[in-house]
Amino acid sequence: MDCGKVEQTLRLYQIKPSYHRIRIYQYLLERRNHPSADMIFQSLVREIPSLSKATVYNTLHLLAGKGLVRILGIVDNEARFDADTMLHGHFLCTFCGCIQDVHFQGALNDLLGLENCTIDESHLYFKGRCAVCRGLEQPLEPGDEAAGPENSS
Amino acid sequence: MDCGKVEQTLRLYQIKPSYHRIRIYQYLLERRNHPSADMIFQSLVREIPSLSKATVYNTLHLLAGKGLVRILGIVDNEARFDADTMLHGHFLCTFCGCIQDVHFQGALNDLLGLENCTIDESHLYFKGRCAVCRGLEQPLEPGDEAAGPENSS
DNA sequence: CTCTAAATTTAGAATGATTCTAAACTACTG
DNA sequence: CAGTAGTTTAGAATCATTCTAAATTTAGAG
Repeated sequence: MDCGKVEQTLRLYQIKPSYHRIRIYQYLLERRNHPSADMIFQSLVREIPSLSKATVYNTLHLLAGKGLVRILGIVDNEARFDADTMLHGHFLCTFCGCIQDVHFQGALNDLLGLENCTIDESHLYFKGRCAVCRGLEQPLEPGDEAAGPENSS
Repeated sequence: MDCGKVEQTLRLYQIKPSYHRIRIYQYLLERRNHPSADMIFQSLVREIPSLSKATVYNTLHLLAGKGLVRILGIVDNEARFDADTMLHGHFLCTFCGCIQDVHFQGALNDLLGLENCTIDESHLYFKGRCAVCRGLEQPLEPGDEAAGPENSS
């Protein structure tokens, strides 16, 4: 991903493109692995030793506030971040922890109970066992691995 | 809600109906306000002074594990609990913090990406501003109030 | 009714993601 | 070069949740 292009996008969204912001947003754009703040920090701090975790949080919230990043609440104890802001859902494998994009067709009609509400965000989450954990597929994208199993039942 | 009926349901789901478990599940059944663990604790500890917060967590996870309760990940920093296990979504008002049930018709077809996965749970969340906060409805159900605003922008 | 083992509950400590704070640093402006 | 606003930093603080080991309660056997 071209660094200049990332910079341009940030500017377009009224975000001053500091070095750290570029690197963090670039990480999200290149590795579409729905990382946690800590995963981003651990990966970038190797190249930017002075990087602070607070900067990662600050930047992620800034990006989210401007609509460049979506915050996923699919994992229990930590937020995950996604630079893909197009409408789509997510699947969490509760065995290996991987998160996959879910695209769908069709629509939900007549959302009963929301007649007079404004909707700013929608989230669609699925949880279960992924194809690899079921032994039906070979692991393909090494960037999408998770730290470890969360569920051993 | 009849206490004996609650007891029966617990037994049906292979949960030994101790006093605390009955009270906690009864709370969830009566007050359909999607409470946090702390809200349940604060409410019940007034009548059961010896109640421990660990018991609330233990019981909620037990109920969730048996399928009697759903854990909602709609709020950022805390889990919410719902005794209604029928398929439905939820709406969070980011201004007053209230959570409303969302029922819908229609279906999502062709969940691309999940072809070889098993799905154990699905969650549909919306966030926005509720009818009351928009001034279009009068507050109706006092049991569904939240602690305070989470968003003042 | 008493004893015993298992299950349940408890208080408080520990954990860990996130937020806060105040200071240090950087980049522009004049 | 000084001033100001914006950015970054380390480390402390917060807070929901989990863990731990002990205390208590329950159920069943004798």
